Amino acid sequence: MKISELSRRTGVPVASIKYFRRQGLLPAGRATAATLAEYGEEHAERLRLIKALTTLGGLSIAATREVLGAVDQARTTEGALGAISYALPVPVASQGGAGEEEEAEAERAAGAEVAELLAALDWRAPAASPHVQGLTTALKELRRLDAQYAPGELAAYAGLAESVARLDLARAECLDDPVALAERAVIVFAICAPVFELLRRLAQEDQVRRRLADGDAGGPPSECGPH
Amino acid sequence: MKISELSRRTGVPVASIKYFRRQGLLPAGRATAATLAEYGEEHAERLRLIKALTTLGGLSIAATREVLGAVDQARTTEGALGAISYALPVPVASQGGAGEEEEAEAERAAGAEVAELLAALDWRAPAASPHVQGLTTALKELRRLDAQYAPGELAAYAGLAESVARLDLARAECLDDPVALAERAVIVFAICAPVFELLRRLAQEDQVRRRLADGDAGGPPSECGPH
DNA sequence: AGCTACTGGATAGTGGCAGTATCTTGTTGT
DNA sequence: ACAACAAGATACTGCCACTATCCAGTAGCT
Repeated sequence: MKISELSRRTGVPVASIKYFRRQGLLPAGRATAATLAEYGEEHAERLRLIKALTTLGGLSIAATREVLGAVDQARTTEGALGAISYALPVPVASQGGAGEEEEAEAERAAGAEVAELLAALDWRAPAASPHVQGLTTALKELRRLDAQYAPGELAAYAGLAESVARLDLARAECLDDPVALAERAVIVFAICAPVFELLRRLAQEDQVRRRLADGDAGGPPSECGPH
Repeated sequence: MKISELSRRTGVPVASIKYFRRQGLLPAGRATAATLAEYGEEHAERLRLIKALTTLGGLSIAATREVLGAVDQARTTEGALGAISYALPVPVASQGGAGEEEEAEAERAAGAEVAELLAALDWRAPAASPHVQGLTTALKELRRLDAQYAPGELAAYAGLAESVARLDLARAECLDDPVALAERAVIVFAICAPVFELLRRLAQEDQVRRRLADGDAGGPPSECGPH
């Protein structure tokens, strides 16, 4: 199929298709002449994946390239899952605070907290893992905002995260073909994160609503269990 | 304190402070003369919050303005929580697909799936809620990618999301002062989402690692339980 | 062969965003 | 009086994700 038809079938403008090609997100069509190339179903598929990653997953073009690169290099299941996980952007940017001294101190404290958590849960992750780094940064900032997790709270969240991850893995692994598996894994890892976030928001919304209804009788606006 | 000192203490450049003021994120200092204003501790505090929302929470300036507006208008606990929840950007953008006919069909199917989920969980949320809308969009796209959730899977995620939300609410509500509460709620809602995402990634990483270790003996690269 | 519509590829331009720099006018402190 | 700084307004910068234009080179019809 020609580029115009690919465009028509996917709803992506021709100029954007060319752009994705230039950016290395989409392989070139099979050239049949100097100014003519043939595109196949796999191109349409890839285009759908690109759109899903950028719009649903909120990934940048660069991040999408990373992720798709990991998909394309996926030879074994495990390798693919790991590569994809590392290719996804970490959702925290460090910010460079003011003080020098206390900054280092906060960094140490946060790092210790992360290490302790990993040890308690028996999660194995290299200290250089971007996720460990990001978590350390986030905890450091929360500490600076005076909104640390209470003891055990972080572990409670982590336990739930583990359950979620178990569901993710089950969802990602039930395929035989390594290529299909890699693509599925991308979707599960990259696109299902916002879905869970939405579920969490809905759950929050519901609970807030319930609390409002309960408190309607004129009780105190916020009661808080013993802590 | 003068703007230069505010800058020094928070690590935010003077030009950026002015920019935030123009954008309505930061109240003006108390003017003591035509070209002189006095800033207080609350400005430093607000600046820290802004930086946390934009760098850790990944919010845009516009979204940050929304959220801070909700904080400032927070009179009651419940109102604040709801307003903040709605002020946060929804992590899915709709994308406008190709076909007209089947598009509407997919939309209907996804909408029904969401409604069914909400009914099953007895979650109360208006159909117009941005979270409901976003979830519908996401499910529609997943369907198009042939990566729908298996029956019951979505509910399993939702159950975990509910537990997470319960932790969130507990974390947000343990304060008396409504202003402090609103600020805490912002942090819990906006900044802890990436933290959970990181925990999820770490959990995924650990489980992938374990699976790799198990399969090392030379077994088949991917086995999948009976399903 | 001639003509038009279309193709792939290269290059340049657009609009939005998040700052950053500059300029003007006014104030402070010595 | 005067250098140093302050405030606000305006303009500029760099990045990103496209989008438009231009240039040969076919394809297919007549």
